[in-house]
Amino acid sequence: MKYEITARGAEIILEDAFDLKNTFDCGQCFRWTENADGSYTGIVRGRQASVISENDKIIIEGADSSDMENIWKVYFDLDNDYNAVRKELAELCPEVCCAVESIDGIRILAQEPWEALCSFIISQNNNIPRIRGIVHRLCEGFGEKCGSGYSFPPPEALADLEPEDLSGLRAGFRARYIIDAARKVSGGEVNLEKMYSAPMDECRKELMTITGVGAKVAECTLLYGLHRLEAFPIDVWMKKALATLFSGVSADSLGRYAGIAQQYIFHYSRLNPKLVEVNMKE
DNA sequence: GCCCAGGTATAAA
DNA sequence: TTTATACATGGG
Repeated sequence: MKYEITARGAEIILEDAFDLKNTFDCGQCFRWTENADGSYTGIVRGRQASVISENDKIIIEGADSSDMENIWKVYFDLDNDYNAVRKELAELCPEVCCAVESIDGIRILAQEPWEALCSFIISQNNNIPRIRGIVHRLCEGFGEKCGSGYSFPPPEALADLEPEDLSGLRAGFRARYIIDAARKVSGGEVNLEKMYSAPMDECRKELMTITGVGAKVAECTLLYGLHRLEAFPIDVWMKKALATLFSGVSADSLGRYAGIAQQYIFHYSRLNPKLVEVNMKE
């Protein structure tokens, strides 16, 4: 991946595909919002940016080379060749070809571990628009002012609160889960940093000591927050997809990029609900 | 009003 | 160990 710094910001020249809409709206993140001109604005690691796609370039407005090296190169997984990944997946597991080939340019974002954990705790038994609303109110209420928005509040900012203090979020029964997670992470009982490299089963087990974190949230945290691309979250949509369009497909059959395949399967099944509903009558 | 949402805790079988 | 139900809230 190459990029150059211009008056507008960082202009990225990619060999592989990067579709902003599919990447930001595929259900992996909840804090990027689309602007009228088709650009997206978000806040990562306390830095706000707007991103727009023009011709064969992705432009991160206002970013300098230090931002690129410290934040965006990692966050957008720019040095991973997604065309090669998708080719590998299609060869390894032909059943997923339709999903991997018909959806363009989803990249798995390397979100902050705590933000991913917290976001997917909120996601349980919830719908995406409402998840976005709760996360937004969490940042507004407890994060730091950052550009035109707010940064994601660190666990330390929540650890001393009580669930009732989060009533303004309207997160319902998840409020106490958020507080428990904040306490365990800020207190070191759950060490997210080590999970970049620790054995997956050890990470799963440790994450699930948090009240409100089950197999699904643990897997999402590992995939989206720790960028463990072999993680394989299974939610209601994935269950439907695996039971119909992709029967026989599993994390094992997808190998080291199971998480990327999963995102394509997930988005594909949501974009084609009627395809999935066929045979779901039972 | 009704059904359901990127699930999990809890109790019961 | 597996299965059933409640859970807070609000989008569609």
